[in-house]
Amino acid sequence: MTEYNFRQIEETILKKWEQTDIFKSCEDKKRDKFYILEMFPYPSGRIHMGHVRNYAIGDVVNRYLRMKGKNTLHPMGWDAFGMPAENAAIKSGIHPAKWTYENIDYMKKQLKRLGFSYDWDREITTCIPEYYRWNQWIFLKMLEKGIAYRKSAVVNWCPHDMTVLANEQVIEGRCWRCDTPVVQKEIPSWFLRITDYAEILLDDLEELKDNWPEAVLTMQKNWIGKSVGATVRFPVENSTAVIEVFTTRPDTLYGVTFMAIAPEHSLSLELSKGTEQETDVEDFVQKYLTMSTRERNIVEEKEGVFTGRYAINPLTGERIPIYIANYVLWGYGTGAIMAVPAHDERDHEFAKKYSIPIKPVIQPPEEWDFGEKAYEGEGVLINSDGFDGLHSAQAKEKITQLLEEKGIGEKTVNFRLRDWNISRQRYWGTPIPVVYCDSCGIVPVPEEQLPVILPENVQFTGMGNPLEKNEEFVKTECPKCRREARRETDTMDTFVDSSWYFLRYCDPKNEKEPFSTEKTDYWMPVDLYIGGIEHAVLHLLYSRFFTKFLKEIGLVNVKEPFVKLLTQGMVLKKWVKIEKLLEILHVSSDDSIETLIGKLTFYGDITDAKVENTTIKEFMEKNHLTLNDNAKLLFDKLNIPQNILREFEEKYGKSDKMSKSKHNTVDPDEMIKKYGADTIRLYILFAAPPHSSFDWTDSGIEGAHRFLKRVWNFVSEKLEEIKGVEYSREDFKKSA
RNA sequence: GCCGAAGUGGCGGAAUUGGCAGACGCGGGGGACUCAAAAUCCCCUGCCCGUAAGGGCGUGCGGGUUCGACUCCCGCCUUCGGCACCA
Repeated sequence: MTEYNFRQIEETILKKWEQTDIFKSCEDKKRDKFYILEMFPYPSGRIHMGHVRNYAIGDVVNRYLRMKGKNTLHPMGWDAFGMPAENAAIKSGIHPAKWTYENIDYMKKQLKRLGFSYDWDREITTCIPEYYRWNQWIFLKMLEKGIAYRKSAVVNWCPHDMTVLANEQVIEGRCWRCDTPVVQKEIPSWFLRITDYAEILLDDLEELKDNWPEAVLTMQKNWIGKSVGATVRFPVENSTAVIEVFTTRPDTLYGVTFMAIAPEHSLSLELSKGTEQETDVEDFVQKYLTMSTRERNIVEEKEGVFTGRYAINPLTGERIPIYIANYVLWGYGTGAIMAVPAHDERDHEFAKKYSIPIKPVIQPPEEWDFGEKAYEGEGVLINSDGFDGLHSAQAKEKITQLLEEKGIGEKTVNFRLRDWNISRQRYWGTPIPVVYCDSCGIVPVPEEQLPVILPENVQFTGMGNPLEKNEEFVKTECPKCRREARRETDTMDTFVDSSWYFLRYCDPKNEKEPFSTEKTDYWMPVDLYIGGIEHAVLHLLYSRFFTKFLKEIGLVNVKEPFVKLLTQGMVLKKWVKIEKLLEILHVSSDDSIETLIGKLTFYGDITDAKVENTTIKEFMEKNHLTLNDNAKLLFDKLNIPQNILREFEEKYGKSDKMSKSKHNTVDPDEMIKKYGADTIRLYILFAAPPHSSFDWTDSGIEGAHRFLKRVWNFVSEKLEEIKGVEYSREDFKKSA
């Protein structure tokens, strides 16, 4: 019997796999293909347990199908552009490229050591010109087809750092880096017209129904947010102005008792000019325009101001007061609403606050107090002239028809989905391949001049976009008139990179086109796509959009990229706050360290512990610890063995996603050293079904390790007996 | 508020189609080996009553369908996740 020496076993077999190129795959028309893909990682530094789980799941499926004779494609790559690399450059002066490539090297070694069955010959790195040139190529195709366009857009802007901030980088209305109050600024940006595809992106979800998780389908549906209704135009009294609104309830048009427009609406200041309300309106609008998006989200109370002006209900001729209200969104519909307090809870709340009449036009099925709340359901119409007695469904149609006949409105479908702003005022991304020329305007870089290479020699000051200050890059020649021109310095959102990488894997070394259609015809669609639920909307929606566009221009022949989607659960780990630990031990932070250590002697050998003559509180202050920190940190400082904490964690701990800030991570490298890759993979696959999350426990991984040892011992014991015994696949099937 | 997912032993979780509930692992108990310990191996381990044979109860709660329900239907409760003034 030999000992289970996982290190030797694993290293020997890894070498063998490497030498024999065992996981290499190529097209073979005679065999059934299966494309299995896991979402590629951002090279953040090291592999974490979430990655290990994601890839272990994909790996086991790939191996199983290969053994069954399928011709599988199982590639891996790097989502290598992005902000962390640039932030590292600003903070510690390391070039983003160096930082990124070093991380890739390290993480690739980790993945190989874990023994995942990838065809590394197909490796993709999105930050190399050989990849991103095709981002630029696709962008040019989109520009040609009118799918890419440039317009002014409102963004979060830090006036100190002179840069655009993502919503996540705005902390309580201030810049995350320099604490300067963030302002809304309008700057020209590049957009992709994903809204052109809203309807088809929604409709084709139907096709994915059986193979995608319900949760993801719903999130996409909500994100696209289709609603069917009508546009209605309300003329403003004594004016040529018209307020256009969108409503899903044209059946309540007779119940409109006021109108409300968003503070950003072009009419908001204009309407009140010359009325007594002028200054009130100015103050109100000013207040809301200077508020950050975040601050505005915090305001819960409905608030508004009367403009002093009236609109005319185009069906009834009634005079309707016009308000400016904080609950009307500028980004949805027309930024103006017809308000029906009797049948909309929000309008009801506002009407009550400002004593606006409430006029019921739908008969509720039961006794109803309209002073108390709105009836939002459908029903039979009342107080609606010729439409009385009709049910909402019919009334919607009839009233919309009347609006169309009179030319004061029409049936409208509205989507929540916005066009995709891909402009980033950042260095570490794909340069947008256009040139600005004083005489020719916006000029696309000709295809044969691609790629527009991201220059290496730039300064990272954290102020503005480093590309803008690189004269060599900016100054160029207009492709049309040959006169001096300036290059676009915006780079692309990194979601562009990941919107088509699964196609590039089919043909990763192609130098003439993004990929050959012949190859994607063989491999696409991806049969099984595995990744985290956090990509439920953006990445998966963008990939679907890109696939549809590329199909339209004849590059691929599938309309959906991913047949089956598996969203794997998270790897959690229980942890105990210092506060909780003290509570369990019945120790107060005013007690001495000695008392704490005394209590802990019941839980194991702590003879090496560091005893200090202070209170727990003082000790914690000295070591910059708070009651909310992980008790693990306190144990480290006191030199108490970690395994003593285990009992507290497993019994009293709170499960949370592994994260550095909570110090509840488990490092895959350490686990490999201690137990080997097979143990980790077995444990992860065994602990829970792939879609549900699970708590990582030390005892669990030890159990998995013992199991492997037992298997090894059993086989090595019987090895002598089975030596020389011949068997065939058929025998094996029979005995099974 | 709306949408989605899930509730099974002391714990993580099995039971893919309505057919032996609790696989496997952790923990616990007992034993073997050992001077002893660790490691390893074997047996037991849902709860209650009973010395035992045996019996009763059990998949969040309350109903229903069925020869048969963790699984299907109706109504509730709880937890977690997503979206959130979308007119």
